[in-house]
Amino acid sequence: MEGKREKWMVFSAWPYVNSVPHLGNLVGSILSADIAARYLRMRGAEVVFASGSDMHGTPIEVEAIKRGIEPKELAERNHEYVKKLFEKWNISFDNYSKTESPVHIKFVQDFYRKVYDNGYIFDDVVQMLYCPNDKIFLPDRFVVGTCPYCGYEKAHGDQCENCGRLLEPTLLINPRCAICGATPIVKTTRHWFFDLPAFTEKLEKYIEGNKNLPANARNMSLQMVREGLKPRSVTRDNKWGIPAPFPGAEGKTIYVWMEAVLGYVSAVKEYFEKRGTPEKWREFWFDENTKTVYFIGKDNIPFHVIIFPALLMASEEGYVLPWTVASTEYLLFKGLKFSKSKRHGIWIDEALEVFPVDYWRFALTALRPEVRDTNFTWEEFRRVINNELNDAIGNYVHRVLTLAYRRFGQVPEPVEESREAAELSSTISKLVDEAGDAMARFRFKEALAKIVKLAGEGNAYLNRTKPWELDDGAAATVLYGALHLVKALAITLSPIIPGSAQKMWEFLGYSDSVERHLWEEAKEPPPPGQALKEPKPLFRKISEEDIDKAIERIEEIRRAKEASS
RNA sequence: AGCGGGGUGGGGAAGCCAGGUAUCCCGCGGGGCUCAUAGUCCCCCGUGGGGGAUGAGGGACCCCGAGGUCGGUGGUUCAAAUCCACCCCCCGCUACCA
Repeated sequence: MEGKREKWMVFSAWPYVNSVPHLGNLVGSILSADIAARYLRMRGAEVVFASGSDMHGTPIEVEAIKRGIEPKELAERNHEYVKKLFEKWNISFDNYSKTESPVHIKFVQDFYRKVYDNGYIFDDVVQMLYCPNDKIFLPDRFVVGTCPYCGYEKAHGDQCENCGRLLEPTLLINPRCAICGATPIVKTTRHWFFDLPAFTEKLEKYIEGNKNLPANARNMSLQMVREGLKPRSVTRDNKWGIPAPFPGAEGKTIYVWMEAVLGYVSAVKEYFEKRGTPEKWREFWFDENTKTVYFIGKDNIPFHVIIFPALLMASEEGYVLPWTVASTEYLLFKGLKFSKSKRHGIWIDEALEVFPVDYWRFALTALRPEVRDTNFTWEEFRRVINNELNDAIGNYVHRVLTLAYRRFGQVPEPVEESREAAELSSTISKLVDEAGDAMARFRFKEALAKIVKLAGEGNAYLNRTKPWELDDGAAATVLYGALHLVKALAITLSPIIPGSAQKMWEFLGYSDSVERHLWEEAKEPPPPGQALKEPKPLFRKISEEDIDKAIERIEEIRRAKEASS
């Protein structure tokens, strides 16, 4: 660690709280970010892990209108619900904020005033569709009509879901407002734009020079920059949002995308304010050595690699640009995309009603769509939990602890040289390094595979050495090595299944928190003489009936929800 | 259409960037072992758990084995799953939905 601690900011995309995230949303962004943050802390880095709820925008406004309540009330209610869920998922946010946070609102307004003063904002008049009945301007998505190409009657203004063609709302035959069905009219309005093209050269240099970006993100973004950037509108005519601070822009709000990304900064600022060191955020954001990683869906790579860096540049204040972005492919549910409207998939609140959080964290990591779309099925879930979590890891930990606890009651002192034990020790070091290396590259699935392999090595070691047949001295030596491996499992599993790792840690006789230890300590055996605690099985097998019950239970929850809303 | 990702034994994944041994998990066949969370029996609170007993052997664990022209065709090379070209499938993105 060469004297000075590394500084890291770990971010995940801000969930839009119009709905509860599903497992597909969680796996690539928030859960991945959490594992990264936990790992980096265990590497001794100084980490700030932040995210928050994205609360503004048309969908929430519309939903609130439908229910006859204020958008703020709906957004706050959803925010609280989602925030509690992340706590249940054991997400170790240093700060989980929201775009309605006063710190965020003030920051956004100050920020855009600065960008305006620097000359990167201009205004222009545009024509947009407007619903005279709901009295709001309609985003493309909120206009439906008949597709001019295929005749599909429920095509949206941006794209026809039936034939897949990209559309303009004005191309639709018989256009209607998606909210009330009235015929929209074309209306003139003034909007403020961010001069993105002004940053073409700087962006190209930044993207080309940033070798940490994944190849796909670099290529895609470079391509887009070279094809030519267009100005981005910053304002909207929505009521629900952050008031635009530009002269003459009274009544306009900042477009959600363009303000929510600034949450990455404001949430760190807010975090240090809460801790009573309100200036410390600058040490992170204005230090070019701070590393930042953004866990996002692959669909918004351009936003994080082009628009967000350009905004930071436009402030001319020296913010550290993204060090890397990390995205995954999609998690499919039974072969199809998760779909809110079709209720196809599993949502993060339902999941915890049917199985413990660590089962989910483990299975989602094991099935993480690292290089290609991955299919989630209940059969796979059951297989992963039974074979890997329970049989390989859980059973190993339990058999070692039981053997050692019954015979010695403490971590035994090794009394003789043992070739087997020495080999095990070097195997542990090797796999701990390999798992750490994969973690550092944010390849968590790969890291987990190494850890499962570690447990397999432990099981093989016990089968070879048969400590139950040995006298006390020889058994002590063998079990000492086996307990070392349990310690290594507790440490390396801590970022993935923190709760269960902590239990392993306590069975080993430790009374502090495993996550406060360093990754490297996995290579050191536990201290001889430390009293062990009586072990209890950590996991249970899942039967086919358990799965059937879980599916039924989820159905029940959905029926209850629908009935109440 | 353009761009990006992918097509590897029955299923699921790694390897490809830095060519030379095709690896892992499930499933399948055979074997070893009996320390531990299957099973069976009994008891307790209750409908999901808690405690106890049992086992020459079933689950777990470990070992061995069967199974693949690595999407197709052509090229480069002493050598290609890996590099190049073309083609065929699948998925995603294409910036005012968040």
